Amino acid sequence: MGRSPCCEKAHTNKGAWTKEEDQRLIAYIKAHGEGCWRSLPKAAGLLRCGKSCRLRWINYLRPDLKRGNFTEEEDELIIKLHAILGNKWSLIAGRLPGRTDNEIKNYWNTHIKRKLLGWGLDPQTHRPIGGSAAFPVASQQQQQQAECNNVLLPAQAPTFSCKATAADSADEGHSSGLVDDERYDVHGQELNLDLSISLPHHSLKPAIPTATTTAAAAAIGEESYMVTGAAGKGAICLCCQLGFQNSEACSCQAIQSPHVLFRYYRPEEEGGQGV
DNA sequence: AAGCCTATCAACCGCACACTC
DNA sequence: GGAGTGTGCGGTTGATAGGCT
Repeated sequence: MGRSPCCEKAHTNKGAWTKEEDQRLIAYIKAHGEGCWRSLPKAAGLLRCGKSCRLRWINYLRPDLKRGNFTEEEDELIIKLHAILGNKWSLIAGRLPGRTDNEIKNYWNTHIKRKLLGWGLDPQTHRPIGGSAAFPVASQQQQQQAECNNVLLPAQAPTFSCKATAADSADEGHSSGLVDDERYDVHGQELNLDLSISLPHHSLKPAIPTATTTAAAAAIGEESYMVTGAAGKGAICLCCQLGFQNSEACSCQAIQSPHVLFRYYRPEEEGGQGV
């Protein structure tokens, strides 16, 4: 006959939390730890639904939360992770210490979405809207900084790509539905729509894992990222760079593409090679 | 000053998944 | 294997603050 409701709605408060409720929740979790959300409200003397308590704690009361504005680095990381993971806010949040999925989701919807639209990119697929891109021009200083950090800026002929089959995509809703080798010409330069993030073609420095690349790789767990240098020479599996040379995900020899600096590799059981 | 509009973000809701019995 | 339960996730809503006319 269906499941019982998570709480007795008639006797629970809704809406904004009061200071007193916050204090009760904090005190209870400090004393007993997280978990058992269903029984927590009663035990803590709160007239709230367990889910509501959990949400309040995770999104607002947790001591390790980082409040305040998102930094440029966080912006970039969110965009990159979203290109890989889609609307998997909790996974994205897992790579941004001190940030919550709800916070990132809100930030995406209010800021980044608009930013991408301004760049002429579809926020869902990260593809150019209408087949032509209108990337903003990054300042020389921004570009230099980005090159130092191996971060892609829009003006840098993005090999900014989103190839994804339904099976490949982190979630089907995010699938761009592109076919293999579908590419876009942006400002006279080839835009590879593979689901990967890379440095521009002209940047021939050996790639060094940055916080962003590392996080992006870690974001997909066991699957490995490839980081290659100039024209495909010196391909380095990110696993190796991270010190996981012997892990199953390590696949250093597998990639030689001159167009890809680091890209998403699928585990062997899913069909093996890069996408 | 008042009314309207927009942006922001905390919170809610419904669903899905994992686990237990 | 199926039902029940707990928990987590993502989409959406609603309250509120701030800006504009």
